[in-house]
Amino acid sequence: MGDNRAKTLREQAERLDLSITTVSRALAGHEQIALKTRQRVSLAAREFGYVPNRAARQLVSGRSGFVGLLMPIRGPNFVDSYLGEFITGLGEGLVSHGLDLFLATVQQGQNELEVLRHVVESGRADGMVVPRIAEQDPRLAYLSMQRFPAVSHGRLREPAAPYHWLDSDGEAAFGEAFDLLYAQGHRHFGLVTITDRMTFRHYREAGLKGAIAGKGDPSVRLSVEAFPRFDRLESMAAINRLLHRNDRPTAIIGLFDEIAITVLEQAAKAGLDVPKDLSVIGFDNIAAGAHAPPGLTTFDAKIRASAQEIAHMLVGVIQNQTLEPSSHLVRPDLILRASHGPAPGMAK
Amino acid sequence: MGDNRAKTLREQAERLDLSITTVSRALAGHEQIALKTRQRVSLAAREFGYVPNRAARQLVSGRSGFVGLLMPIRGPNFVDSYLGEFITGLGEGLVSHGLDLFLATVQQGQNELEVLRHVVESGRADGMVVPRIAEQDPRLAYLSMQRFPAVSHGRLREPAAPYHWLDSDGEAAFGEAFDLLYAQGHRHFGLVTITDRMTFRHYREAGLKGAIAGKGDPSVRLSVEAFPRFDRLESMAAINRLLHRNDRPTAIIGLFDEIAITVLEQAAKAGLDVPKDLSVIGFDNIAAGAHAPPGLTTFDAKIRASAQEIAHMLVGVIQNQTLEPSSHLVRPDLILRASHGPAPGMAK
DNA sequence: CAAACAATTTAAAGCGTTTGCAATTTCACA
DNA sequence: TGTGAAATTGCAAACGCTTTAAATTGTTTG
Repeated sequence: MGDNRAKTLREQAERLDLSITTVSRALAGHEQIALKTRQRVSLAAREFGYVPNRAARQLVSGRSGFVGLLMPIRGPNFVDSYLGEFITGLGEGLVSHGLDLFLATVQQGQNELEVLRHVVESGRADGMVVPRIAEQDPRLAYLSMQRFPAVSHGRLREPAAPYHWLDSDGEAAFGEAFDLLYAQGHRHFGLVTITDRMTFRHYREAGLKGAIAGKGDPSVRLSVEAFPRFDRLESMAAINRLLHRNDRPTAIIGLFDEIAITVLEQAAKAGLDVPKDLSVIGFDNIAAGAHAPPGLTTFDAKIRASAQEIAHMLVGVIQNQTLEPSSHLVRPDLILRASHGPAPGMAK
Repeated sequence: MGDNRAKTLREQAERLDLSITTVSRALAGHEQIALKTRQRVSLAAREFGYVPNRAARQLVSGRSGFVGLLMPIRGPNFVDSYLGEFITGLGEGLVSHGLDLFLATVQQGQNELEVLRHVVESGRADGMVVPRIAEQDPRLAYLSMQRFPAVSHGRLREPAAPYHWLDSDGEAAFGEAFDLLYAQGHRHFGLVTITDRMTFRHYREAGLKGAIAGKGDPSVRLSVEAFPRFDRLESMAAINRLLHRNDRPTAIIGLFDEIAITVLEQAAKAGLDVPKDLSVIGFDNIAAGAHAPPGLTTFDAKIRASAQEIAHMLVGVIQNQTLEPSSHLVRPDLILRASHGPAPGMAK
């Protein structure tokens, strides 16, 4: 391939002995350009390796061709286990629409909202994906005020304004976890959760508590321990408080898999046999859960597929602003492994 | 905040009773604008929430403010475990330079090189990060031919042209693994590797074979099994061929952790005790390795830190084209867990 | 055969910045 | 007060594309 590649529309137009306008329209597939011309132009584009300049196109059209993901903040040694899957799914979902994904990274100590504002106002993105929703989340408020296309992964409890979201149904999953364990004779449940006010925490807890209340069995008890997210030491402390009670729960549910796996480890350390002495259930289905003995029973949040769906939703919002606010509740799949079983003292 | 926000430079200039030029220069911090003016302008920018339009800036400057990551292709149900860490590190490294990361996703069945070409020629990125280098990698050849700023994660064996790269020193790590195991009495080694012609495979294998040759002990033997990457069934078959030989190796090294963890699982299934009957060592230090019993001894490839370094390298290349081709070999850290021990029949 | 119409193509005006060069203002000094 | 040089600011031309409105060509019809 020589260096006769066309860099600009003008060059390409001259080569074809057409006007810039015609070439532009032909490439965009406008009906008003004769079919023969359209074919000739796109053939030449391929031949000379002409690719339109994104910046110029964006400047006039106002569209960037990018969708932004506001990267969740994490600790210095902590990577959200779901990030890789989520990004992969988003990319897959967007690529077919000709959109690219870019990551708006929040610098240490910087305000997440500020980053969002910059992205929106600089026109860097046509839409945003906002993960990890907190109870009072100023990001969604800002986006809906700006009427900026956005879809959140996770939802608000009491949205001030309608918005687009997709969330996994933690409420249903935790209800299902209770039913499963209750049927196996468990009556004293432990829940290890976080103190952070994230809405996913609320829904999962509500699912568990709701199922308990719904059962109407007064012999059912729930012991809750919480710790600040990302604080590994505190998480182990919380777990051990639960494990070393005199009236230890026979089943412990972790708010997410990282917690549940730590429960497995601490239980093993305390000489407890899972699932004979203790049942453990998590949520997320991260890879490590399959390897942590005896194999963690958990819920698959279907992150990759959810991200693909989010991408499609967002494309819809971007392309047709009048769309009704839409929402998706994704029912997680129960992944049965070996960390749950009949309550101690129950016949199998 | 009212809606008096300035969208364009012109508005901002009118408000300040200055020319567009002056405001532009003041915001860019040009010395030629009086300090007092500069301060006044940037104060007003903050006050009125003025953020320059990226597209316009890019059009004239030729810079996009984006760095692209060519997303590694993966199977439909497989996500590179390193993706999350890598992206996090890149984002962290770039954000301080005011650059954003965007992901060039390769569509199913699409050519990776074609995507790269589009990105480069549409001006969407100022530089590229190229992970997962294969033996004959047309991507790097293309990039260096175009003199497009790029840094690869991984290196070529025989580069046709100089280029920038960062790689983990798999050669040293696998040599170290051999030394560790040899010192514990192991003489028959198994290596489970892939058939794909990736360069990281070459270096790791060379490290092991080189260490064996260097030792000059004729009693040392190496049995190698290989399978096509991403083929889980074949990987288990390869591992089991090794485990069920009459002369089973006393130590098996996995090309990366996914393999080594599968070795642990298959060994357990075969009734072998790790590390008493068999030592296993991996490479990567993925999260699951810590949980897979008895805890995988492996090497930490320091992905996140490496990605940060790659970001810095790339910024250097972008900002100063005359830089010498640079390279970084990152020495992985040996992570000692419980999957290795003295060879069977050796006194401890 | 001219007029009317449809089909096709084009000229030109931006989009919001940056920047080379020119114009204006300021200021020290004679 | 006048002068030139330094300091400061502004004009106007890109950057490469899309799009409105207008011009050109070709085709049909009275």
